[in-house]
This record gives sequence, C-alpha cells and structure tokens, in this order.
Amino acid sequence: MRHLLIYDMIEAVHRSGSIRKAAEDTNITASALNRRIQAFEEEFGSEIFERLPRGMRLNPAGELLLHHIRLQRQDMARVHSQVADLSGVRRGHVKIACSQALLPYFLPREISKYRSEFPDVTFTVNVRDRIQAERDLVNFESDLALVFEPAHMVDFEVLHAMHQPVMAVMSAAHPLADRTNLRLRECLDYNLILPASQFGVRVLLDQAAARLGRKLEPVLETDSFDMVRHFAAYGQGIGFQIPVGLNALARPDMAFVPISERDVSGGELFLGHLRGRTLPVAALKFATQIVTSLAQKGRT
Amino acid sequence: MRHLLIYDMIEAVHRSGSIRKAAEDTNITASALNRRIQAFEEEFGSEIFERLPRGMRLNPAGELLLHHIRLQRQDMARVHSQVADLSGVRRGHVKIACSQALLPYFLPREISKYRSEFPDVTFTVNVRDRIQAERDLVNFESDLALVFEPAHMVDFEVLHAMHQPVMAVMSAAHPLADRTNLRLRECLDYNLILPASQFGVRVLLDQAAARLGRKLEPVLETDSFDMVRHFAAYGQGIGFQIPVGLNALARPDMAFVPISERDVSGGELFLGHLRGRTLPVAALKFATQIVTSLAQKGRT
DNA sequence: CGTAGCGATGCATTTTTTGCATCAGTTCAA
DNA sequence: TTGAACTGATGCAAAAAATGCATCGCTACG
Repeated sequence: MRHLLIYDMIEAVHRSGSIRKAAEDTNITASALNRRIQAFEEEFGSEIFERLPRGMRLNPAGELLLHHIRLQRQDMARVHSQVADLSGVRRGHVKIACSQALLPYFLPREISKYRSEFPDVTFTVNVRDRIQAERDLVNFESDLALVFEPAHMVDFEVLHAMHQPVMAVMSAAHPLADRTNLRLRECLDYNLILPASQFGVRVLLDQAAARLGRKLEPVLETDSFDMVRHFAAYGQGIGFQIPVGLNALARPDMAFVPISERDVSGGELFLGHLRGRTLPVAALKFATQIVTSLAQKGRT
Repeated sequence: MRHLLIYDMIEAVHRSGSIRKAAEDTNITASALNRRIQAFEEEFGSEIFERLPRGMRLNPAGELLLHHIRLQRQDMARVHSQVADLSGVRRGHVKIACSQALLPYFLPREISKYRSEFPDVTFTVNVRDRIQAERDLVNFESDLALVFEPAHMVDFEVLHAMHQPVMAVMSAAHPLADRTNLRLRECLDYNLILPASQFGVRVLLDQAAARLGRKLEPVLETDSFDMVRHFAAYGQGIGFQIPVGLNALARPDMAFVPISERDVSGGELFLGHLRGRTLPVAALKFATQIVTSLAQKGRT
C-alpha cells in the first residue's frame, strides 16, 4: 500500500527513536525519511515528533495519530479479509493473545482444526498475562484474547465466557489421586506447587486460603504452568490448573481432581476482542469455532 | 492530506460514475486519474470498479473499501479535532442531521450559544427525516442526529432521550386557545393541519385516531412544520407540533396546548451518533451541551 | 450505421522524491 | 575541556514517479 508508506515510516521512527536508525529499516536514506516526516507534519498541521538531542519522540499529537494509524491499518486488514472472503478465497491471519492454560491442548487443537478447513489462514499466538492481553488488543497487536480472569475488562468485548473450576494436579500415585472431589484444606497438608501471583488461578487460591485463615506456602512457585504440571507428575506435591489446560487422556500418569467450589469458587475463561472493533473475517470465523468448542466442552 | 488523495479520487469516480467526469472535479487529467485508479487496484489486490461501457461502478470489494475510506476519514477528522483541542485551540466542524422541529428555535439557539464560547467551530445542519438521519450517520455524513421518533435505531447510539408530548397549535383567538389540556376528540371538530405521513407526529396522531375509531382528514397536509405553524396562526384550524419546536414567548398571537397523553402518548426526541464511533471533540462537546439544555428544558 | 461517450495506453514532459555531502547542534567520555 | 559520536536539517544534482496529450478500441444509443 504505497500511499500508506508514510505511516510505516512514522511507526519506524517511533520504534527506533531516531530517523537514522529508522532509515535502515525503511530502506531509504535518512535525509529522504526526514523530509517525508517533515512534509507529513506540514500537511497534518502540527508536529508529531519532539526533536530531542538524542533522537525523536512522539508528542501527544503523535500519540493520537499513532493510534489512528493502527486503527486504520487494522480496518484495512479487515477490508482485505472481507474482500478475500467474498471472492471465495479463504485467506487471512489471526492474532491471538492468550493465557498459558490454552497452549498445551486447547489452542493447538482448535487452530489445527480450523486450518484443516482453511489451510491458507495463518496464526500468531502470544502468551500474555491478564493485563498484557488487554493492552495487546488496544494496540491492535492481537485480534482476539482468550484469558482466564482478565483484569479490567474495559475495552474488552466478551464473545464468550466459560466457567472454570480450579483443579488439583498430581501424580496418579498420590494419596489423593483417587478422589472425585477435594477440599482445599486437604491439599494444604501436601507440598504445594503454585503459579506466580499475577496468574488468575493463584489469585483465586490466595483468596480462598485467606478465608480459611491460612496462607499458601508453596515449595515451588513458577510462572510456567508446564513446570507446575511436570513437577507434580514427578510426585512432588499438588499443583493447580484449570480444566481447559488439562487433558486426562494424554496423561494417564497424572490425576486431576476438582477443588470443591465451596472453597475455591473457580473463575471465568473469557474470549473477547477490542470493544467496538469489527474483526477480520478469519478472526471472526475462528472465534465462532472456539465458542462452539467451549460450549461443547462445557456440556461434557 | 496528499497521501489520501487517492481516496478522494475513488470517491469522485464513485460519485460521478465515470473517470472523465471525475477528472474535472479532481483537477487532473482523465488519463492520470485512470492510471492512479489502476495502480491502486494493483496494490489493493483486487479491482474495486466494474468497467461498464457507460462508465465505472463500484463492485462489492469497492463498496467495502468505500466504507473503510469514510471511516478512516472520519477518524482522521477526530484526530485533528483532538490535536487542535490539546493545543488549546478550539476549532472543528460539527455535522448534524435533525428533524424539522429543531430548526426554528432549538438548534439556532444551541449553536449560537456554543459558538459564543468556541467561535472557530463551524456547523453543518441537514434536515433529515427519521430514516435519512440514520443513513447519514452510517455514511459519515453527519456526526450527530437529533431526531423525533427515529425509525430503526440499529447503528444509532443514544446519547440522550427526551419525552415530547404532542401539542395542539392554534391562533390565540381560537375557541380552544385558553385550555390547558385537550382531548384529541375535541380537536377533530376543527380543521386539521397535519404533517405528512413520514413524520413522527403524524404517525402518533394516526395511531391515536385509529384507537378512537376515527380517521384524520386534514384540510392541509404538508411536509413543512413552518407551514403548519403559519397556517394555524391565520386562524385556519389546529396544527400539531412537539414542544421543542415551539416557543410561546416568541408567538403571543398563538396558543400551544398539550394533547392529553391518554389519547396521544407522545414520542421521544433522541440525540445520538453512529454506534461505536468516537466523536470529534467539537461534536462531543456540542452533544454534551445539548444534553444539558434538553435536561433543563425537561425540568421547566 | 455513424456518433458520442467510455476506459486504456504509448510517449514526451513536468513534478516529486531521493541520495550524497555537509552543516549545526548536543551528549558523553576521555 | 576537548573531541568523537551521535542527532536532525538542508542545498543540489540525479533518479523516479506522476502527469498531459494524442490516440486506440470498444459499446450503447439514436
């Protein structure tokens, strides 16, 4: 899109912080780039960069403009996607920000299922915590967010919500492995493997423990649910995860037992996008598929 | 905005239906314009016009693109407005689609009040019926709509709603002029001056008459409320209008008497904008002022 | 069946953009 | 304190892109 090149240049200067560095990314001379920025500011009617001795920084007007640029780029992508769709071609790219729990089973399965029908659609999956996911949406760095217990929910338009109880995760040889239900109190007698405090599961567990007048003292605290699972598999105590991140069939060596909702009320897994946005066709279709899958999962 | 000129050209071709005609509007040769359209289609990745023997017409892809163009233009206007605002200058342009009732008193007063504070803000006011007003919003031809009893309300995001009873409008010398309240039945004994059937007031009156088992037979039917008022002022019967279109102080020679809500339930005057849009600063400020004014009016 | 209107295109000309070299200023470390 | 290493800005010539003109081929309409 030649006529939108100036937007790329502005973003390049913003990213690199200087014209000369941006010039390399843009395959253009610094002087040419400089003059295009100046020409743009001229017709835009106000400067968009502060000239600092060490380079360029967006001023408030530039920040506003940058948001417009991102919005317009996204909308152009949507148009392209819709145009491709009406010509019968199913192409496109879907950008997803999601919680860790979706990585091992859910998203790989959904994406491969989707791509079996539309092989020309490509994906970007970024692991984001509850705060970053929403920021990604606002910056148009993701089309969809699939997040457990999101933080603010402003700017977040919910497409689907699904309840997720907290599950205890342990080796199949663990004393509690045969139970169908666990009280939180029972778990506290064993070694605890907990996700770090920014994660929704941890927040829920901390709150529940506080209600019991207890404080959780993990033997292992990690920001990787993979670590939680594997450490628990070695028989090293009890970890916690939500059902969407678990697959009993794939791990006969492990046991997953729900914690009583009387103790830990569980949380909500949300699928959503930026409020007010019109999603590209591919993203919308994928979202629809996920909603269907989640609803079926909920019924079983 | 030089880099968006191609969008103007596309719209010009769309409007005039041919490159050669559009070339005149664009101050460019037909051949140059032709090649710019071709170049754009090339990088856009698909044709956006159908080449007919008699000219050019947007194809479905072009329609999608056109909507994007309008959206992006509006958003750029919003950015400009916000930039002007943060530099302390209060400039801008507000486009309003409104019902006729707002023309004689309400809008002139509000606009002049607004401009006394921000003299650099300019206005476009278009009279639109209930259906056209909403279409104007969708096409980004208006920022705000101020409409009595709008038709669909899809795409219409309500900023404020205000109840408007239907008022009987007559000469001060009319036999019913001294009443404080009228039943619809009483009015039917006199000559009726009615707005045409596309207007909200007429719809309400027709419904009410039907409930009485009567049919309204006006001596004068018009699409101008101005006509209704003036004809009634000559003592030629009873007209109807909503309060926002009347000003008792300005017309001591006339009487305005509310119709009992038992007969005609009245309707709603809505202020709104296109769903999901971020309004330019000037339009938003003006909308806020109108909401305040309407709320105060409602209290007196 | 001819005329009028349409978009497309080759070619010379004009306009715009670019690259190079250089200037003027600031920062930072020796 | 001085000089090296950055920064953005700018004059000027070369390269690239856009434009205007003339003309082609086509279709609809009278």
